[in-house]
Amino acid sequence: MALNASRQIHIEDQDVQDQTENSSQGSITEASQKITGRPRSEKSRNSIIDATNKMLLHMSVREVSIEAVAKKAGVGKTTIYRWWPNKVGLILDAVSGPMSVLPAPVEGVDAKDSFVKQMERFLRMCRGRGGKIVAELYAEAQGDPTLQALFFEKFMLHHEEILASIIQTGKDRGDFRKDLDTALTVDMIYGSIFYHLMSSPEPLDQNFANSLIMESLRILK
Amino acid sequence: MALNASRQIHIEDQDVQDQTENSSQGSITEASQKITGRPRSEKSRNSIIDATNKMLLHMSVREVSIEAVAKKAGVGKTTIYRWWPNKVGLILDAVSGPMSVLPAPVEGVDAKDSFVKQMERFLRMCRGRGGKIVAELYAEAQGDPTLQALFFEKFMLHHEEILASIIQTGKDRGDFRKDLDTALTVDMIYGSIFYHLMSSPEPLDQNFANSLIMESLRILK
Amino acid sequence: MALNASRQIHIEDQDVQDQTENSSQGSITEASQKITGRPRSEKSRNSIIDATNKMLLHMSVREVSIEAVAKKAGVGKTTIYRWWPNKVGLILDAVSGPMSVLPAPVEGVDAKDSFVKQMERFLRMCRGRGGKIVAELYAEAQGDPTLQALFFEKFMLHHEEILASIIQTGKDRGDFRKDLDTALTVDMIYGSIFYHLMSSPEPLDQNFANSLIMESLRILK
Amino acid sequence: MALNASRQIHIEDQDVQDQTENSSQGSITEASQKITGRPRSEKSRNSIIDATNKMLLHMSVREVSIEAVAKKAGVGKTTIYRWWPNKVGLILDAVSGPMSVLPAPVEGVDAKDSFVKQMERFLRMCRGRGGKIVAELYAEAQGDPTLQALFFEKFMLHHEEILASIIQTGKDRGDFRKDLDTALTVDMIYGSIFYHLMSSPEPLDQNFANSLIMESLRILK
DNA sequence: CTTTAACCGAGACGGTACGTCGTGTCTTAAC
DNA sequence: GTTAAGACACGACGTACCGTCTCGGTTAAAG
Repeated sequence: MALNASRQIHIEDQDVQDQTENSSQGSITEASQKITGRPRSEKSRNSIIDATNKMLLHMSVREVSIEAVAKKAGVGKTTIYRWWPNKVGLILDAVSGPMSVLPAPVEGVDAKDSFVKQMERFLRMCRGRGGKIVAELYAEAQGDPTLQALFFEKFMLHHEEILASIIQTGKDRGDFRKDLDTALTVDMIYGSIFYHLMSSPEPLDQNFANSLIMESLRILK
Repeated sequence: MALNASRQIHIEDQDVQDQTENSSQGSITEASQKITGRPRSEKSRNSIIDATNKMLLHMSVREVSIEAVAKKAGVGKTTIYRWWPNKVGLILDAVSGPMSVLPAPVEGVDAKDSFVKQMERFLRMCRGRGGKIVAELYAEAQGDPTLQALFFEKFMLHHEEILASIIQTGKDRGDFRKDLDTALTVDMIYGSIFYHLMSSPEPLDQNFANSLIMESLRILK
Repeated sequence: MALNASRQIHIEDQDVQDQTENSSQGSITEASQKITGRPRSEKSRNSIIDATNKMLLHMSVREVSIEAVAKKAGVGKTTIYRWWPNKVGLILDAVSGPMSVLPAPVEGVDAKDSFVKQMERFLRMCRGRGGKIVAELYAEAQGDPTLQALFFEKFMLHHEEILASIIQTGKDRGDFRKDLDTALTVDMIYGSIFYHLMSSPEPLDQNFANSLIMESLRILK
Repeated sequence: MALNASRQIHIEDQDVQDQTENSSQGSITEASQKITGRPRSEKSRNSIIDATNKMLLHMSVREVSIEAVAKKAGVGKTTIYRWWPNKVGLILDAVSGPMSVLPAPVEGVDAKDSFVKQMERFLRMCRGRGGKIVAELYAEAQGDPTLQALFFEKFMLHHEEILASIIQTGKDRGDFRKDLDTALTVDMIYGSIFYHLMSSPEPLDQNFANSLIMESLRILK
C-alpha cells in the first residue's frame, strides 16, 4: 500500500475547504468559525463544477484550462482561484462527485466475495472516460507533492483501506494466505490498473478487468 | 503486460531519428539516402543532453523547459526542435543514456535467480532521483498517445519482454506456477513500482524493493 | 481662466454629499428630510479620510486603491462607495481638509500686495508632497469629465476667482495694465505651476516660486 | 521652462529604442552592434502603431489597453511588450508620427513673426482630438518619473527649445523685453495651453488660441 | 575552388494560459 | 438603514513557454 507517512502531510493546510462528506460547503470544521460577509454562491460553485465536468467529456485534463472553465461557467477567474488552488484541485473536486469516490465498505458473504465486489466496483468506475480522467489527473498531480497527496486522499485512500481490510479479514478467517503482504498486494492490484490505464490510449477493457480479478484470487488463496 | 496493438503505432512517424542502438547518429534508415550539407553537430547534441540531465538533477520534468535547456546549452531552440519532437522526447533521450535502459537479458542459474536479478536491476534504476524522473516522464507523456507509446517503447518494452520471458521459462521448467497469467503478472509488478513512485514524493526505499521481490516470488511459486 | 460653461455641469449630480461648507456632515439639504435608521458613522468617515491621507504620504495617487484604504481604515468597501463616487472623489475630499483649499480672499494694502499674498498662499500649498498630490489628482481626473469638473470645483475655482478679482481690482485702480486679459493671465499663472509640477518628479522649489511671482508682477505692470 | 536636471535622466536606459529621427529602427547608435537573430518585423510594428492610432480616434488614452491593441493589430502581446515598456510608451510613439512632433525651427522675418508662427504650429497640433490625446498622455505619464521624462523628451523638449531660442533672439535684437525670464515665459505659455486642455472636456477653441497669441505678444514686448 | 544544401546561434513572431489586482456591485448578519 | 466583511463578474495586467519563422554565418561533400 503506497500510503506512507510522507504522504499524509496535512491536506487541510490547503485552502481547499474540507469536503469529505461531498457536501459543497464542507463540515463545520471549527464550530466557532465566525461567519461574516457575503456567503459563497452555491450557484457559482455548481456552474463551475458542471462546466468542468462537461469539458472533461470531450477533452483531456491537460487541455482543460481555468480560463475556459470560467468562461463556460459564466464566472470570474478569481472566483475559481478563491476556492481551488489550481486546475487539478478543481477537477479533483469536479469528478469526485460523479464518480462517487468514497463509498461504504462492500458487504459480501465471505472475504472472497467481498473482494470481488470491491474490485468490480472500482473497475466499473475506471471503465470508459472515467478511468482515463482519473489516470490523467494522477499524472497531472505529479510534480506537486501537495496535489499528489490530495489525489491520493480523494481517490485512493478509501479504496485502499477497504481492500486492505477485506484482505486482512480474509487472512484472519483463513480464506486467504497468511503470509500475504497486505499493503503490497493492494499496491500491486491498484498499480496494475493505473499502469494499464496510463500505458494505452484505449480505455480499460472488460477483458483486463476479468483477468485481473481472476489472477488476484489465485494470488490471494 | 500493458503492451497492446494500439500502443505499437509507428514510433518512427516521429521526426526523431532512429536511436535504438543508442548511437547518436543512428540513421542510415535508408542506406541510399544521399547526404549533403553540414553534418549534425555532435558538440551541440552533447551539450543539449548534458544541460537537460543537469537540470533534471534539481528540478522536476514539469519545470524543465525547452527554452531553458537551449539557453543553458548555448544552443538555438531550432536545433532542439530539429532533432526532438518536444520536451518529453528530449528528456527520454537524455535520461536513457545514464539509465542504460535497454539492457541485455539477465543470466541466472535458474528462473528464480534470473527473476531476482532482473528485478534488482530495475529497482536499482528506480532508486533516488532516477525513479522520480521516470515516473514524472511517464506522467508527462499522458495526454499524447504518441508520447505514451514512445515512453513505453524506450523505457518499458524491453524490461517487460525480459521479465515475461523469464516468467515463461520458469513456467515451462516447472519453477513457477503453470496457471500464471504472464502478461498480467508483469503488469502487476511494474505497476506496483510506478504506483509507489507516483504516490509519494519520497524516492523508492530499499524496504519496498525487498518486499516486492519477496512477495513476487511467493506469487510466482 | 479655464472655467467655462462645459465645466460647470452639475457637480451635485454626483452622489457626493454637499460639503461646500467643509463640514463633514453637511447635509440637511432639506431640513424636513425625515431621517431614520442608523446614522452615518462619523468614526468610519474619519478613519477613511485618515487612512487615505496616510497612504498619500508614501505613495502616489495612482498607487492608492479603494481596497487598500478600506482595509487600512478597517471599513467595508461599501461604506466608501456609499459616500464617495470613486478614488478621485475620495482623495479630493481627503486632501481638501489638510490643504484648506477654500480660503477667504486675501487682504492686502493694494492690488500688488494682495496678488503677492495670494500667490504665496497657493505656492506654499503646492510645496512638498502636497503639490505632487494635487498634480497627480488633476492628472487622474482626466478622462472623466465629471471628475475634471469636480477637481476644478474643489481645488481651482475659488483660487481662480480670488486671483481674477485681485487682477480686476488692480486694473480698475490703475495698478495693473488696462489691456490685460484677466482670464488668460490667471490661466498662465496657474498653468505654469501645474506644468512645472507635472513635468518633473521633484517638488516645487522656492526658486521657481520666487521667479514666478516676480515675473508675474512684471507682466501685470 | 520646466526642463531641469532631474528630468534629463537617461532616457536611453529605457528599452525603447532611439527613435529621434522618427525612423522605425532608430539610428545605428553603436555601429558595432552585432546583429543576430530574426530581425524585427516592420509589418508588426506598423500594424501595432496603426491599431493604436485608430483606437485613439474613438476612445481615451485610459480606455486603450495593450490587450486590445494586440488583438486589433493581429499581434501577440509579447511583441508589444518586447518593444515598448507599457501603454504610455506605446502611445507616445504612435502619436509622435502623425503629430510630427519634432519640427525644424520656424523661420520668420523677425522675432515676433517667428514667435507667432511657432505658436500657431503648436496650437494647430493641439486642436481637435490631438490636443486631448496629448493632454491625456501627459496625465497618464504622471506617477512614473520615467514616463514623465519620456513624454517631455518626445513632446515638449524641442518645442520648448525652439520657443526659448526665439524669445532669446528677440531679446538680443531688442524686439522683446530685456528683463524677461525666458524659461518662465515658456512655462507660462505651454502651461496655460495644458491647463486649458486638461480643465475642460472640450477641445481647444480658436478663440483661446488667438487670445493666447495676442496676450503673449503684449507680455513679450 | 566553387557551389549547394543542411546545419547552427540567435532571437522575433503569433499564440495561449497563467495567476494577480483592482473595480464597482451584491448579499449576508450584526448593530 | 447603516455597517464590516467579503464574495461576485469583469477586465486588464505583465510573464512564461510553446512551436514556428527568419536572419547571417558555418561546414563539408559534390561538382
